[in-house]
Amino acid sequence: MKLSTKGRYGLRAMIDMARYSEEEPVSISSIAVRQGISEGYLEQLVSLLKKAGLVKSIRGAGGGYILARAMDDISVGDILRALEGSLEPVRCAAFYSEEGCMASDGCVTKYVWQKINESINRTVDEMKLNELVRESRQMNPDGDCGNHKCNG
Amino acid sequence: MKLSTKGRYGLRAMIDMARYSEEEPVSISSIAVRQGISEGYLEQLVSLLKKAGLVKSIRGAGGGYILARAMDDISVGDILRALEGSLEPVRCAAFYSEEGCMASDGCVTKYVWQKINESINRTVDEMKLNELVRESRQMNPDGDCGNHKCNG
DNA sequence: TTCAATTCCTAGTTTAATACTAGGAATTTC
DNA sequence: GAAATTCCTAGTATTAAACTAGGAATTGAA
Repeated sequence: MKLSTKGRYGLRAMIDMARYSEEEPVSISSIAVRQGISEGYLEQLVSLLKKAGLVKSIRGAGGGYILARAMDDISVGDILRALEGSLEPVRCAAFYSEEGCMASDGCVTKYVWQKINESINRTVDEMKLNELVRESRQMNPDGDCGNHKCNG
Repeated sequence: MKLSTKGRYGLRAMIDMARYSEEEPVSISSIAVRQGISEGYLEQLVSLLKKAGLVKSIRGAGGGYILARAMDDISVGDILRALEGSLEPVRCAAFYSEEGCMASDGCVTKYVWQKINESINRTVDEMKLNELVRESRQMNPDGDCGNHKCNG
């Protein structure tokens, strides 16, 4: 039940971007330095955020990324799902009919996965990016994680 | 954020055991057949359940496993945590001080992981094994999953 | 008392997913 | 036109998951 580095790094990148993109676009390399994340890898993560419509890119010198929507209109759930694909603990939670579980009425556990899925989504959807940015500014005026071995 | 087969198979095994161990101990091989799970692998999973004190074993011919406690005293959370170790999405959620995240006051995201963790645990702890067994008996009098490619 | 059925334990192997790295094309500013 | 950027894809390395294998210990029954 672990979140991959996609979700972990990606959320940090998003907070970073939210903090620094108000005046000018934020480049991948600057996020990578502040957050201690590999530049090439981060690029791929940010591209997922872009595909999901959470950030916009500006190409060329002086370019970078900015948020596509207001911070209070982007939830942690939006971000994590963009990065991780889906947060459901087991695939059949959502009754995908093309999967093996057509005989799903025989599968009691699907109710368990469904409830877990719902509770995770409820939790992450009610946390908005602006709250995290506010916390981040309070706790850490420098903007970086302070410790690059950090899992957050 | 996927649950591994440990959690998936293990929960099914536990439901199976609860259904069939009232009169006599249930052997690994019989669970393996009913649930379509590899016997050797299942053995390892059940050993985790035993270590966690959820089941008791009876060795020798005619032996097998029985529940260590009443069904309504065993939660899905007990079972999943026994199998998966912990359900927290990121390790630093619980503030492990030996981890890298000593500078955790710099890590905003830890609050996110903490909230997710709490919501998962709340959800799985309020589901008890007896409820699943009841469902299972209703839905599927045969006891097997009906479809062994099922993810549940 | 021996055999078969079981749990118990550990180490090895295979497979798949994750987490990158590499490199070049396209775009834009100065 | 050079530098700074995003964009895109393919390859690789590392790690974790999911088993497989095999033998020792225990017990019940023939």
